[in-house]
Amino acid sequence: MDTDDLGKDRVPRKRRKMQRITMADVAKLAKVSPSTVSLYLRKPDAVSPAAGREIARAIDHLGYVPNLVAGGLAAASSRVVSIIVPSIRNAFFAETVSALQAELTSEGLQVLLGHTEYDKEQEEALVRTALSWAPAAIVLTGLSHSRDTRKLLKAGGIPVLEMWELGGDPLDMAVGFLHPRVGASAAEHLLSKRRRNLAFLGARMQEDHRAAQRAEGFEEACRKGQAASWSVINHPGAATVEAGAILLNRSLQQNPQLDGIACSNDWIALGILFECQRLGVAIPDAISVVGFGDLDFSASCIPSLTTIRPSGDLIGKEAARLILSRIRAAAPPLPAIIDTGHVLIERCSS
Amino acid sequence: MDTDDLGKDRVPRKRRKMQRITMADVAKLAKVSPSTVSLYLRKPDAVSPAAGREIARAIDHLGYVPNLVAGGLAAASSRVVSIIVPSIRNAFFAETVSALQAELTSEGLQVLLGHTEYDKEQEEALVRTALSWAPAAIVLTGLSHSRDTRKLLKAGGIPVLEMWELGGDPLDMAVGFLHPRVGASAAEHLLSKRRRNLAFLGARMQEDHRAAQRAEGFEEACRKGQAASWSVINHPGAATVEAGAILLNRSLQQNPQLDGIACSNDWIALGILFECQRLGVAIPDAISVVGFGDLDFSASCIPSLTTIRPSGDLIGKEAARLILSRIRAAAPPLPAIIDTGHVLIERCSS
DNA sequence: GTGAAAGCGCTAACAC
DNA sequence: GTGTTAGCGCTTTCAC
Repeated sequence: MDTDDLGKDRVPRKRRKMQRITMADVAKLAKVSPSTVSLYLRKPDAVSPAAGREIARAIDHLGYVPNLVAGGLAAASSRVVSIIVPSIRNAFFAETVSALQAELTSEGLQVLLGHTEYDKEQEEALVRTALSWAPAAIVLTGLSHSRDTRKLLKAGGIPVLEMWELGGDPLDMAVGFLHPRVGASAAEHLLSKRRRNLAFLGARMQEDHRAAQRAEGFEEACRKGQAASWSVINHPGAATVEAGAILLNRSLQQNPQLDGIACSNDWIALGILFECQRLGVAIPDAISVVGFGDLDFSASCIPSLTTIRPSGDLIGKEAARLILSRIRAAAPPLPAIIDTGHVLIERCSS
Repeated sequence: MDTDDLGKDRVPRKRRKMQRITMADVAKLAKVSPSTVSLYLRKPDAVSPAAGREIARAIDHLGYVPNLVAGGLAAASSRVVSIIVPSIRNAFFAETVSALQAELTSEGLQVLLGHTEYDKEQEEALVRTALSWAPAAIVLTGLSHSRDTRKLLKAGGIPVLEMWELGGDPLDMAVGFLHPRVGASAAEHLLSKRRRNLAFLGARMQEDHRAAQRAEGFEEACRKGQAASWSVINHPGAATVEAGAILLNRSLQQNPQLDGIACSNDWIALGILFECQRLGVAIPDAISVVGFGDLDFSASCIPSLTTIRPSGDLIGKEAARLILSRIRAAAPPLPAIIDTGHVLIERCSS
C-alpha cells in the first residue's frame, strides 16, 4: 500500500521537521499494530516471542527512538523528576543530586534540574515550570517556601519531597536532618574539649537559613553548657576558604580569648586552618576547630579537620527510594519522613 | 450544551487523573477560543488588549499552568536542553552547568541533566533518552563518543554542542580549549623556573581522556624543552587531595631529583602541598607545583597555588550563547567553534 | 484579531 | 496476544 488513498495529505503541511521515525513505522515494518509495539516497549514479555523479535529487528533497523514527550502526554505523567536545589556548585547538593540522579536514572527516570541561588521567588518560578512538565515527582531543598509555592505544590497532586531539612512541617515526604542539632553537637564537642570561649563562623546566613539554624543550635548549647562567652559571626558573601580567613580575623579581633570555633562548613574551616598557619596560631592547642560537611579534603588537610558529616549521598539515596516507592505504589509509604542524622568525626583540629 | 450527544463517554474512562485545568478551561472562562489563549501565551501583543486582559484574568483565577509536554508534542520540540557531563560532583562541570543553566533558564529553557561517570556506553544511553525528549539542543562533554552516539546525534537533526575540548572534529558546535596546550603551558612554566626534573601527576587518566591529553602536551613540551627527565604518573582512583599525597610519594620514590610537578587538577595539587608540609619538603624551593583549575581554595592555600584556569564559567556562558542563537536563528552562526583558552596564574607554589 | 480543525506520537481501555 | 479506537493538551495552518 504505497499509494495514497485520497491524494490529500499528499503534500505535507510543511516540509516535515525531520521525518521522525515513529512507532507506526516500526509497526508497519514489523507487521504488527502500533499498540503491540507500544506494549512491547513497556512490557516485552506481554507480546509473543515471534512478534517481539520482529519488533526488535524493526526498531534496530530503523534506529527508532521513542518519543517520550508524546508518551508523557498520553500517559498524563512524564518519567521526569524535577529537582530544585539552591546551587549545584555547592558540594553538598552536588553530592545529593548525583546520588539521586544515579538511582533514578537506573529506574528509567530523567532528572530535570533547577537552581534557585537561595532565592524564594526564583524557586517559585522553577516550581511553576517544573509542574508544567507533569513530572513524576518533585524534589525541593528545605522546608521553607513561598506561600504560592506551597499552594502550587499542594494543588499539583504529585509527590513532593523536601530534603536537607527536618523539623518543620513537610508538604509531603522529607529526608534530612535537624540543623540545630548539628550546631549543638559542634558546641558540645568544643565544650567537652574544655573550650570556653566559642564562636560560630558562618557565611551567607541571611539567605542560607539552614546555616542559620545550625548557628542557633550552637548558641542554645552554649547557653545551656559551660561556655564563658560565645558569638555568631556572619560573612555576607559565599562560604569559601577566603571567607574563613576573613571570619577568623574578625572573630579574633572581637575576642582575643577565643579558643573554640564551629564553622558553617568545611570550606570556612579550611580557610581558618590556613589563616592560623599564617598567623602562627596553633591548632588545636590555641584554638579548636570543628567544621561541617566532611568534604573531600577534610581528612587530608593539616591538621586534619574535626567535622560533622551530614551525608548528602545518603539523603539522595533515601530520597530516591521514597520517590520510587511512591511512584510505584501510589500509596504513600507512611510517615515518609526520614532523619539521616549527622555524625561528628573527631580528627586533629580539635 | 451540558448534555452528551450520545451517552457514550459518559463515564470517564477512569476517574480522571486530577481534572487538570487546561487551556480550554481558560478559553471558556475568558470567552475566547483556545487558539487565542495559545496565541496570547506565546505572543501577548498579537491579541487585542481586551481579550488579553480577560485571558490573563482567567489564567490567574483558575491558576492555570500550561502543559509543556503537550506543547512540546504539538510543536515537535520541547523547550528543554539536555546536558550530559561526566560528573556534576566535579567542580569544573558544576561551574559550567551552573552558568549554562542560569543563561538558559532566563530564556525559558529547562535543563535536563545526565552524568556518565566517564563511561561511553552510559553516555550513549543518556543521549538516547535525551533525544526521546525532542530537546531544543543537546550539550555533551568532550569530542570523543561512541560510534552509535555520533550516529544518533547526526540523525537527530537537533543542535549539538560539545564542550570542554577542542582539537578534534566536532559534530556541530564546540566550546572549549586545547588540553595539550594546557599541559605544555605547565611544563614550560616549570622549565622557565629552571626546573629540570619534571613529573605530571594525574588521576583517572584511563577514563578522563582530557587529563591524558594534558599529560601528552606536558611530555611533548618536556621533549622539546630543556628537561633533564620527566614522567607521567597516574592514580587510577578519583582526583582527590588524598590521591595527591599518594602520587607525590610515588613520584618522589621514582625520582628523588624531582623538582617540578604539574597536576591534572588543583585537588591533587592541594594534596601535594599538604604532603610536602608533612614530609618537610619546601615548596617552591625544593619543588615547584603547578595545578589546573583555579578552584576556590587555590588562591588561599599555603603556599598559594600556581595554576591554570580553564574558566568553566565562560564555557557555560559561551555555550549558552551559541545554543540560543542557533535556536532562534535556525541557521548555524558559522564556525561555531569557540576557543575559551586558558590562563596560567602564577602564585607562590612555583 | 479570532476561531475551527487537524494533528503531534503515543498510551490505555476495550473488544476480538 | 493483538488490533481498534479514542483521546492526552497543545500548536499551527488556514479561513474568516
